[in-house]
Amino acid sequence: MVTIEDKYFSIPQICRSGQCFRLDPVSEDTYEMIASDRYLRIKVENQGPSGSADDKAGKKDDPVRTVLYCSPEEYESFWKRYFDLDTSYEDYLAGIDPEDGYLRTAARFGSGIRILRQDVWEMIITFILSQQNNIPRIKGLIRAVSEKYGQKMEAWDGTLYDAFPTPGRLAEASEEELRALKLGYRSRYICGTARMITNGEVKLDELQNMGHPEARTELMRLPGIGGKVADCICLFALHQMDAFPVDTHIQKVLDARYGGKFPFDKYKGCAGVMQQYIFYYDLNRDPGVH
DNA sequence: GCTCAGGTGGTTC
DNA sequence: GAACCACCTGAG
Repeated sequence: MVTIEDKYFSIPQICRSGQCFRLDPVSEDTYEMIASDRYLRIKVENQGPSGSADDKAGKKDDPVRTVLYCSPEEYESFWKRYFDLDTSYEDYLAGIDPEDGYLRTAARFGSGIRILRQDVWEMIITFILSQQNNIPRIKGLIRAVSEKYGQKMEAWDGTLYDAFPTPGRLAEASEEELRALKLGYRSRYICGTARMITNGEVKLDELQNMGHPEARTELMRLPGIGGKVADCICLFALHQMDAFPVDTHIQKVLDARYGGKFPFDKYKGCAGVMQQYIFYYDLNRDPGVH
């Protein structure tokens, strides 16, 4: 077990930030997460009031405490980096334009969010499935695909779960099989993408060494991946903090608050975090308050 | 029935 | 290069 006390690390907020779809509450204060072929149970204590699932639960002055049910070795070698716990998010908040009241409020509201370092392949499939879809349904589709094509796994505590399918396994699936899982027209994209990756037309490990514009262009060679999905993969898997995915929610805010365009010049190297603060605030704050 | 949900790709002008 | 439209599905 590893205990983390950090004001700027909130699992409930990350859960609702829309960057990962295999992190779910299993009880009042416990979450479970599947990342590629790993499983992690998480307990949250003293979650601060702002933006948490239950505002009454946390006392404001208590430190936010998160318990990860893994060995210190696994934490050091994997989860620490995965949750980006080496980075100071306080610095990101401090870098926000003092004149920008909206962004400051949004950032305070979602200050426990971190940009995870998720698996590239998993994010490619996940965000192809995300198009014209809502979050509960995206989660259902990922669960169905993992159940059918992923390795059956057992966690240290006996919990059974399905690993995310490998490219090779998904490349063997037919479009008809995927349609049967209700993936719809995205089935063709998944087949094509899985094949281009297994036959080496697009090399996942080379993406890691590319800059943002280059990686974005390379990802867009895959069927079903346009600019928005490519930016999601760049941000949530490759940790390219200049990626700023613009979806319908973000566009709405940009139109209402920024004359249609985000001030990227002020946020070099952290625009992606700002995107997450805006997205989370727009979706989770009390609606009707402007 | 109709619209909408975290879009992409193809066609058209 | 902007403006259409088809595309699966399920919920409200």
